[in-house]
Amino acid sequence: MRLTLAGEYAIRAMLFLADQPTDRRVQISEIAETGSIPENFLRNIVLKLAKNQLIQTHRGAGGGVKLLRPASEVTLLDVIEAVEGKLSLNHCLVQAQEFCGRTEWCSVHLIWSVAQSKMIEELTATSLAELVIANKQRFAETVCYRSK
Amino acid sequence: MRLTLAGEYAIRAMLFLADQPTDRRVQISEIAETGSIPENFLRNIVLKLAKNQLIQTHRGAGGGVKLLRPASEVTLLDVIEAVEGKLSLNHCLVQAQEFCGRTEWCSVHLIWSVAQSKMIEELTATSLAELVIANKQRFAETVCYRSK
DNA sequence: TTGAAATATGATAAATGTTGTATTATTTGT
DNA sequence: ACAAATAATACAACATTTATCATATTTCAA
Repeated sequence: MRLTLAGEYAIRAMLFLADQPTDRRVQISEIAETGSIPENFLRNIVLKLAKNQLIQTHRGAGGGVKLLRPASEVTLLDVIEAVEGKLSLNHCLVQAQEFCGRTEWCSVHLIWSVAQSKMIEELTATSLAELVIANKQRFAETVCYRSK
Repeated sequence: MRLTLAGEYAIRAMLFLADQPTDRRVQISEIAETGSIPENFLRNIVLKLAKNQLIQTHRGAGGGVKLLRPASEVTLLDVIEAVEGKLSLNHCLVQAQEFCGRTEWCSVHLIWSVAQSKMIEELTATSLAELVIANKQRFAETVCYRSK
């Protein structure tokens, strides 16, 4: 139960895009190099991000990608689910076969789904824009600390 | 990001054991049949549960397995982690390479780990014993509903 | 002490999923 | 028309999950 590498790459790419001047088109190769992401793999990921309305792509000379929505309106959950599919539990944990035609029904399932919503809540609480700022502050602090 | 089948099987098996009379030794084959779990696969899972101090195993004639601790003292997290290993995030999501020697440090990582602890909190809140009772009530209600 | 009943251990196979590459379109600006 | 960029797929390598099986080892009891 963990984030895939593809999910990590997607977040890295989106944060990079969130930190660019508005309307700048960035080439996938640039994102790949900056983020240490295998370029061909990133292309597949970018495709999913585009299909999920998270980025805009432009082909041809002068093309590239950029955020579709403002960074303040995109959450980690948006990014993760675009790449990994909806976070959800599929099977009932108690009964293998159906019961009254409802497979999604046992108490374990309930607990699991509560646990999951707590997680989702947290992944939705902060926007990419806020994360970019938070990171800059963190790294600034660190540089300051080191230079003492 | 989801529970493995092995994790589901483990929970099913533990709930079944939690619902048995104290000190009854149950054979793995019985658990497998009741829970619709491939028997040989379940044997591997049982091994992990035993190594993580969740069940007691007894070999030979009259052997079988039973809970080591009371069902009221075992949580879903105990079971899941016994089978799937510790729930934890390994990589920093923003920087591929290290920064100041601390890989576990970016804001995304922070959010992620908060999200995860919320989830863990929930998976720890209820014991197997409580789940068994909750399930019985649920199914009783359902039968009642259907017979109308 | 022998035999049958049960789990322990570990090897291995099959299926699936993740990660990555490559190839061939297709679109776009000049 | 050409070059530059993404789109769309197919595919390969690798890892993980999901099993299965064979061979110990332990245990009880006749």
